[in-house]
Amino acid sequence: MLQKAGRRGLAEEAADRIRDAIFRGDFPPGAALREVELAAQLDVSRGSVREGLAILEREGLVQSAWHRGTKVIDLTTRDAREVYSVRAALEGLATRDAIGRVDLAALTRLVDAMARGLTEGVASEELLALDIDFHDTIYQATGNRRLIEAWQALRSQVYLFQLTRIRLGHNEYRAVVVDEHRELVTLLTRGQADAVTRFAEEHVHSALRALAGQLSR
Amino acid sequence: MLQKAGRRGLAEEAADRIRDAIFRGDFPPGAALREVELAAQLDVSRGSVREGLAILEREGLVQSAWHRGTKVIDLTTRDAREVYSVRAALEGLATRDAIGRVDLAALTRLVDAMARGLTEGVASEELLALDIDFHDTIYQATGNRRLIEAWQALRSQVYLFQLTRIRLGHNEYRAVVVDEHRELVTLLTRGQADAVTRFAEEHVHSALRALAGQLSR
DNA sequence: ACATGTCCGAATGTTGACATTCGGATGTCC
DNA sequence: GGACATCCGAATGTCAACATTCGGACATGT
Repeated sequence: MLQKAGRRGLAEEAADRIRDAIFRGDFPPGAALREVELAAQLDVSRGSVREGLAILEREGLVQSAWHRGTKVIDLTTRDAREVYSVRAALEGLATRDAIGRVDLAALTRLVDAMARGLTEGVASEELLALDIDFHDTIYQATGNRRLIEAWQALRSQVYLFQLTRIRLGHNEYRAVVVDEHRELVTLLTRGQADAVTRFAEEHVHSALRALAGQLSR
Repeated sequence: MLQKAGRRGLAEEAADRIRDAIFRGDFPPGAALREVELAAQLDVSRGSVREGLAILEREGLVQSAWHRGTKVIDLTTRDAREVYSVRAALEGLATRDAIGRVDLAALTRLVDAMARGLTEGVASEELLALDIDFHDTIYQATGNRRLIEAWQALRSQVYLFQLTRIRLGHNEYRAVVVDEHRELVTLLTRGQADAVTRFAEEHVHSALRALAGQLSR
């Protein structure tokens, strides 16, 4: 079973580059993303950049206003609460629907990779990538396109929040990643819908609590 | 307290026109939306139409593929299940968060208007508009921008599904609209979080069940 | 009949030039 | 000094021409 290749246009390419630049810290939260500037750097026309920025806006990574340009989103605690409360609702639905469909072996592999990385002392950024992969796998398993799209509209924001959480130096993320995801796999294996749903929601809420104290405002 | 005026560009204008045309039935599900054709009819450039279609894609009303154009979405039962299961999760969250914040008087006015319309025999389309207004009010009351955006990504699709449900002639929609929304207001007034959440979810699921039997495939 | 190869028209993707809008700097009046 | 009007540069919004891609029609060979 092959994954569809799907050729991409310049707009998606541009979106990828700009997204990476934001994650890399080149454009900190609140920074302006000027179309001409980006077009020159990426060597594409402004139109393509414009469409790329529209894609990032769908992901909630940037916001734009009429004749006022596009900026990287801010990271207030209010934004965090918004993102994580919606995410909790989605995560509960996704995890429940994934029962019996998700590839448990793949999830186990990801958790094992986390555990290995943890003892070997890899950067938290890499653990975070595995973390996101883990949840992607669950969403994909549901086969619900709308659910996946709703998750994608939050995904980049979650990533950005967790990145700052990591970069602010709090290492307590490393303490819980493995255990919580391992527990999720166990519950998914047992297949008790209510317990899985509740734990998935709690998993998200606890991440918010850990984050909330560290943000401005 | 005034609503911000917010000048709009041609893209949003175009999106509005096209959306209306779809709801009006000018472009039935599956129909192709050709950029040149629309640009000529709306008397704007293709670029603006393109952006307008991108907005509609965010709302899930249309789908586009690379070099293959944009089409109105299909209405399979699978799509209905997807939309309504995500909606149920959002609706549960929104209704719970709206407790104590939502303008109960406004909701009551809307339900009364439905009841009046029902006895006076207005078209189901108008009841549907009030129905959507009702839920918009709840989402707005939460003040959660991400939640509102997630709802907007489903809103037009819900509208389209309900429209076809109405147009296929089943009048059982009229039988339950008023009662279910009246009950929602009652529960919101009491403010019991769990009961409200459960009922809001059930409200959505029952709409799906009523719809499911009437769609192709 | 079936599969494969090749054209060609139609539609979308991309681009650079032109028009419009914003918001701060400056100037003016009271 | 503060409120208001007026400019101006920088950035975005809009447009129409050019480039690329798709997928069906037709042809060809098996």
